[in-house]
Amino acid sequence: MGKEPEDTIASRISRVLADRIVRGELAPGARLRQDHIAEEFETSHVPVREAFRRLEAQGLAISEPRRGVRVASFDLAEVREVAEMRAVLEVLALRHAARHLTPAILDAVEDAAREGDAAADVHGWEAANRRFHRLILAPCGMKRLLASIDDLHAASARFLFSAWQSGWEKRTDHDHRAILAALRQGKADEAAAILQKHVQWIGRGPQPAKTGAAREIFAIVG
Amino acid sequence: MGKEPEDTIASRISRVLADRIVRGELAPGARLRQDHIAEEFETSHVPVREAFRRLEAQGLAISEPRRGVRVASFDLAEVREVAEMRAVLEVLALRHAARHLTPAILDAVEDAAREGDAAADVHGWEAANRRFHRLILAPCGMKRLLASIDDLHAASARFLFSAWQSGWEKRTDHDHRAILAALRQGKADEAAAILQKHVQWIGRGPQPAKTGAAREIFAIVG
DNA sequence: CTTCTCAAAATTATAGATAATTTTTTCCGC
DNA sequence: GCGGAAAAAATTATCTATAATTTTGAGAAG
Repeated sequence: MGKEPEDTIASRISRVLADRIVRGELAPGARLRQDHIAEEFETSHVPVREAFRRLEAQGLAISEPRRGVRVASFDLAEVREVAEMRAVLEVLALRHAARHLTPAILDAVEDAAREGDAAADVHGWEAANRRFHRLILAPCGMKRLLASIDDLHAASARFLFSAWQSGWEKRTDHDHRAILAALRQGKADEAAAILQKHVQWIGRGPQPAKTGAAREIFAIVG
Repeated sequence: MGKEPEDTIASRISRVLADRIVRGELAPGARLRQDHIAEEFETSHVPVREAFRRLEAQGLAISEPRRGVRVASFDLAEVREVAEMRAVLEVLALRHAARHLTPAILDAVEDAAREGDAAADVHGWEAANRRFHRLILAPCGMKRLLASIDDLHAASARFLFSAWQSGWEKRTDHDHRAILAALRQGKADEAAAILQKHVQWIGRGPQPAKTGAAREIFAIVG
């Protein structure tokens, strides 16, 4: 034991780069130079190029032939787009997942909700939030749908971290509580209705020190 | 002039392979051997591997580390899944596109509808159908959403070609006509409601000569 | 001081070569 | 003949090398 499935180098690189992009360590528009990345990961650039293709498909990077790969930019319109896609897809997933939710799962969901409310910083909150959503949706068992939702959550997280680089404050997420309560009572439609609105709630982050462009301070907070 | 944008070799390979998978020339489970494909396209296998990553993201192929890439399999559950994802995403796109539809676009939509009804074989119908849907949805201007819908259309086409390898018969698509009529009258909600049902209509293909597994003869026909 | 041109440097994209793993085949014992 | 171990072949994944393109920068002309 201890021997992990040990997937390919390309997938490891793509995971690490995706994480950096989502966390904002790599800024929108930043160039991703294959040789430099290859050197960092102590590999050749062949797996790096494969990782790029993955990031491209996730919408985290943009590749221009012969001109390299850059971190994808985004604007308020895309934040809205992602929010609306999440709304319809997560509702669809929940409709199917509802009948497969067990008390044990709902207990774990409650844990995630509590953890989110108690989170001291935006990263902690995001992790708990993602866990909450995944727990209630995964039982739908629709792999393609769940993969799409995962990609949208990565985009959401990026918007969120971009808006709240600091200045996070604890708050009780009443939507999460209401969704959980509805699910416990078997009211799937009610839960779905709350979820649909919840995911489309777009918040305004704290004003940055420098009065930067206003387009970067909005994010999905659901 | 005459000088095409000339994208990368990898993207050309991924397009050709995607087309073969969709048309059923490459059967589910078939192995995609990088060296053979590289030889066919007269390149090395590096761009081939990049193309694989793209096909994987589209859900057309599955890669197992060290064990190669295979054409993805599918079953009735996935046909339903794709139909439902298309339903919610296309409705979302149409809601946004509606206000941007011009009479000129609607004329082109009517052309596509006519072409679909007149199509003599399943490939002709699929091309016209795809054009119909793209024409009414593209004006939403949401790139991420449209890209997801395109991938789902590729999956749909695959299911369709798998079910109707032959035995296609002309028929007037009343849903398309009703959607068009509603859009001409500015009744976006009505058009969206029809579209939502339309896309989820799953038809049963003609029984193949050999009584094969029943799971392969169902497909989305909208 | 600006901006244009051209050369040098950096970078991307692909080819060719190598190591490691998996699959297939062969062949031996039962 | 049937299973199964061992060798051979095929295949994947990666690295190194090369060609082609783009970006950068220096220097000259205006």
